Amino acid sequence: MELEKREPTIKDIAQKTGVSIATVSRVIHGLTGYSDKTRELVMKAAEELGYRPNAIARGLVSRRTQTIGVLFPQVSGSYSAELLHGIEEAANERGFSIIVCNTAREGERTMKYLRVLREKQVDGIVFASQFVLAAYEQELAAMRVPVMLVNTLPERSDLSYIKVDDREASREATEHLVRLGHREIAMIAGTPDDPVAGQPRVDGYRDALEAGGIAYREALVACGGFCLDGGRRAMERLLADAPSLTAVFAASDEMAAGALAAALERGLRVPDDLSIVGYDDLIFARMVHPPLTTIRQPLSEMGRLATERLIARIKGEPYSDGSIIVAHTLVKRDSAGEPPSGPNLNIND
Amino acid sequence: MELEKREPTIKDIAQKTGVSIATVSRVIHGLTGYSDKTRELVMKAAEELGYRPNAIARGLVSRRTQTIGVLFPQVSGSYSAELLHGIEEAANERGFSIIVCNTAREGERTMKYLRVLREKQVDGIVFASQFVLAAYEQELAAMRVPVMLVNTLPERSDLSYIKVDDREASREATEHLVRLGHREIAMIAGTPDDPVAGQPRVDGYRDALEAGGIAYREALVACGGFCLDGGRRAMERLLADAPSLTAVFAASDEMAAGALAAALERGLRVPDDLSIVGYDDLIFARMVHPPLTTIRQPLSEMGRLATERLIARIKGEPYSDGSIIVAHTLVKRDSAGEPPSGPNLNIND
DNA sequence: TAGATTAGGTTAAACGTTTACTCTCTATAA
DNA sequence: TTATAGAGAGTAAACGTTTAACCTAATCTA
Repeated sequence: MELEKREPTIKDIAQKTGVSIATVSRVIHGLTGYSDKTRELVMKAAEELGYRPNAIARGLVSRRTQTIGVLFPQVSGSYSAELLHGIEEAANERGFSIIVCNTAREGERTMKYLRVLREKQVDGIVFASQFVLAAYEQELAAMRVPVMLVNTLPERSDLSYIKVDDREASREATEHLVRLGHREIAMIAGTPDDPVAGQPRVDGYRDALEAGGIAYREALVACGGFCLDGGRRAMERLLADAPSLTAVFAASDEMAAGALAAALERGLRVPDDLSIVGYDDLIFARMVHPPLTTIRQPLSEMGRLATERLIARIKGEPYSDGSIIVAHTLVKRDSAGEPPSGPNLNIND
Repeated sequence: MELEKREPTIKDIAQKTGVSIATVSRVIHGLTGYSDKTRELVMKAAEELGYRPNAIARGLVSRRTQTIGVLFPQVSGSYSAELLHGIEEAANERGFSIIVCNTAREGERTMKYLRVLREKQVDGIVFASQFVLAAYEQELAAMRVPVMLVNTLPERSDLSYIKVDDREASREATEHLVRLGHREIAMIAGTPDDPVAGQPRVDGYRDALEAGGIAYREALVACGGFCLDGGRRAMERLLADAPSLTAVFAASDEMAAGALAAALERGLRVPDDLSIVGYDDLIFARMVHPPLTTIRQPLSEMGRLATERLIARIKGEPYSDGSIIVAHTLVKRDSAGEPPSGPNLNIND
């Protein structure tokens, strides 16, 4: 009935059973150095007192917290949610907890979080979808813990990463459109200054165009900032500037959904009048109508893989470092088809 | 060039400057009890050594970790992502970190996480969208930290919660359909055994029906398990069993999106042939076509509010406990309209 | 000028563990 | 019999902080 002030500690167990705290610690950890009788005694006392080890105290001496820090540029949204799902699962299976940080794409906030994670003595870091500036690298280096990058690259150092080949994936997406017979293919890029999800995807788009003998035209690439409304606005602008276009490749599903909405509102039929292909294959790619043809990156698996690798490195397991390029796939649904006039057959040279 | 083995501690600073560690600690915390000269000296040494306080050690003595645990039944998906967004932001602003746990709706896993959070000495808990069983309550009580429930209720105890009024919200959603003139209104429920997001929503649906003089028919409520494919299948079944229905209320946007896809595939026009209203107002409610009429719960704000309250309670601020019912709103978009034959005018008492 | 106060410190005890040493038995081997 | 090895413990130091208690000299007050 009397409510206790403190959580019970091994000291309390020691006192109650008359053994030393060292012995209590050993039985709790299943080490050697005690009789069956003492074990029984200690276990019983621990149970009765409702003892739970204090991970903070343990962490202080072991210098391990069984915790990893995860940084995202944005936490709402399916993209991060899917990544997080994989990360959380892999961590949990291995007895690690995750501290999640939303950097909101802000440098100052990112630095602040890195400092907090360092102070909290995390055992490792997963850094996702945000270019790793030299300043971050420096802070990361100071932490002396393993780091795993997901869908991003470091500015200078040689941090390990796991990502898809953005340029190649974009090339395939665009190539799909070219093969269907499209000649006027626009692109809705994210943020072109982004050195990892920006320029490379534009490059891939360009590669496919050129391979198909289609001239790359600056006017056909609009910028959507990786968000729904950005995609919508970009589509509207594109439609206004180049009414003859028959297809568009959006560098994210969210922008593709925006583009789709804009097209539908204009009374265009998709894919009959306009084909759209997206990028990411988030859950809602199957929810919109028509379902999006898109580039699938296995986000949840990537989060899982990154975390597995990270933890292997934390544990010092051999062969656990190095980067990985994971396979993407083009998933064909209903948002991309042949151009309105049927496949364009006059392939000039 | 030589790589240091250890992170510098206040001891190193003390040694380097010739003062005691107590003084170093005070300088770092901006307390009183030292001259300007020593302050300069200490600060300079700290800077040079690249000193960062060790939050684990600090936590051990202060018994505060500046960390809160967050439990979700599912981490992928927009619902959790939006909630998490608000939680993270509020926590961050107040100097707290969050450990996120995916309970996967499994009791054993939930218990395991509660134990881990207890061992890690979190200062508080946000428990979201999962009914709080007595076993959880017991574990939570043993932790002796503030707990905030989001969109859920406790089985027995008097934990504080923040949620919308599910029954009333469902009633309004259904009422909207009734007002539009629909008489044959089906419902896609989530998991009816769920005492918080299940039965109450069915009750609200029933309330609206009865208020409109429409008989509640068991056959018109199907179960979609709160997921996309569940919504799709439920819609298919409903369409097969009751082809004359003109509207459906789905207890989540995800199920509504599934229902929409199923309807569209059958060649039904939405809202001309079939009206759909959802629940949640997740981001993709605006992405699908037509955009969903739905019940909006301000998830991000709810997460924020819950966390603000929680932290106020952690700090022992007065008047910070108690539960909150937050306002929902019916947002009218394009997925619900008048029934095919025009508004049904023969309103029989 | 005695006494009190204050500025500017130091010492040492916590916080709850883990773990390297040490110690004392008892059983065994030579 | 005597080393000697192990089993079954206990002691104490460490982990990096915070903080209460104490100390000393200088300054102020009456």
